[in-house]
Amino acid sequence: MKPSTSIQDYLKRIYELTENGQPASTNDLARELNVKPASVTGMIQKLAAEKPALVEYQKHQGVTLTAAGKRAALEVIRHHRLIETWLVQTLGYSWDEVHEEAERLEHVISEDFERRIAAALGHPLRDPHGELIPTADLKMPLDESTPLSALRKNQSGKILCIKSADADLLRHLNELGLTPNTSIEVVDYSPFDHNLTVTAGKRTSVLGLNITGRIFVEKK
Amino acid sequence: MKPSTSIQDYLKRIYELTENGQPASTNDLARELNVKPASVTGMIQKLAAEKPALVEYQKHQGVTLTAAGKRAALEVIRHHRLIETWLVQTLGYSWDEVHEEAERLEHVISEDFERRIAAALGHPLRDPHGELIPTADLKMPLDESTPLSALRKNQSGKILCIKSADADLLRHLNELGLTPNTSIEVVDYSPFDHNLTVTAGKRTSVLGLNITGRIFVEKK
DNA sequence: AAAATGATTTAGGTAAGACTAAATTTTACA
DNA sequence: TGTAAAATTTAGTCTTACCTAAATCATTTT
Repeated sequence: MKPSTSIQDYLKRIYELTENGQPASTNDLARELNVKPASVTGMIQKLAAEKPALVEYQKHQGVTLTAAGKRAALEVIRHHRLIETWLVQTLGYSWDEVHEEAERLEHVISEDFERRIAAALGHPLRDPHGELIPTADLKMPLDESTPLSALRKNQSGKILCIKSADADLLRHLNELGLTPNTSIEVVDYSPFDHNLTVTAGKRTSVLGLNITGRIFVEKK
Repeated sequence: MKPSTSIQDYLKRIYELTENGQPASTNDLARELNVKPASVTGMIQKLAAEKPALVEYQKHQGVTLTAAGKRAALEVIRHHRLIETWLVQTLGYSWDEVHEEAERLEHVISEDFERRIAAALGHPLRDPHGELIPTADLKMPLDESTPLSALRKNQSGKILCIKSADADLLRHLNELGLTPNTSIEVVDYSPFDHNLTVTAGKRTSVLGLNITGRIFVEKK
């Protein structure tokens, strides 16, 4: 049976937090889900007890997803990213505005609806932030992008993805012209603070690691 | 604060059941909401105790909506009907398929989303079933339609609205060519059983009261 | 008018999913 | 290595919205 909205949210966050290969901690999950750590422990124990289990869990060791949990998470993520893409393409939302709306819609659309928007959009590979969209058979495509922070003076690339859910930051980047699909060139690198000076379009900006670590590019 | 999904459902059903001017009974509400009568009593008492109260309620006398309750109900109904219209126009759903999807989406869309689809659709007056869409300031437009059951031999009209949530019935009518905006003529009337023989497009059908009472037309 | 029937309400219970406070485990560091 | 701090878990509550069973009210029939 279809997991509840709460469970879908837990699975999605666990997926995101474990993308680095490490189990997700109770604390980190609590912060991401805007919930107290004690509530996370309770829910995790429940998810581990489902059959089939949705998470792998050892007390005090953090959680990871089982195959079943991963499938459920990718389903939600696919919904989220398709919906964002669709809102931008058909309702004129800008890419920094769609997150909240998608966050609610992702839990209530049918599989039929998912198929229809995927088809209407031509089965897109990335959402408006540049995030990869899981395929219909729930595989996450390979990510061939590089963090902007890895580029040095005179290297250039095309922005593929902005990884952040911080609306203020996204709006700021939008104003700087740093949006997915924009070509970008590093004109200076400061080895002290790792700041990059980059030009995108006609604009030049100096960016710290907190930003260059969230922008992912295809190296030219 | 925004009412819960359950409360929105209760208010919507109370609105529908009181359109005839009569208070809604516990039993009828329970049937419409797929819930036991005891649960309805509990919820109604809660809604009457809210401040401001959302319903008017006297034990054993049924419920009606207060002004605040009516506003909340019309908000949900507006969402529902705009969403149905939008699914049909932009995703190729047919008018007999959209109800379930709208039933879930209506509770989670933002006011911004509502405004965007209303604008994208050109602020439509009726949804794909022909139901009137409450205006942005939450007034229900006047209904100038007549039930098909009131027409007699040689009278004709245009179908404005099909009032039913029964998917099988809707599909059946769709197959008979009895859809909103279709012109229709009564070629025979049986005074015994009130059956009407009507032609719509090239097709002729004999319809009982259970159907002619649910089809609303603009008399020519 | 009393009894039977049906509708409604009351009382008490359950499941989800959150919370607080207290107990425990792990980690860090002096 | 012992202790303090941080992270985590346990235990016990709360709210929402449903349920069943039993009691009460209203209506119809006799």
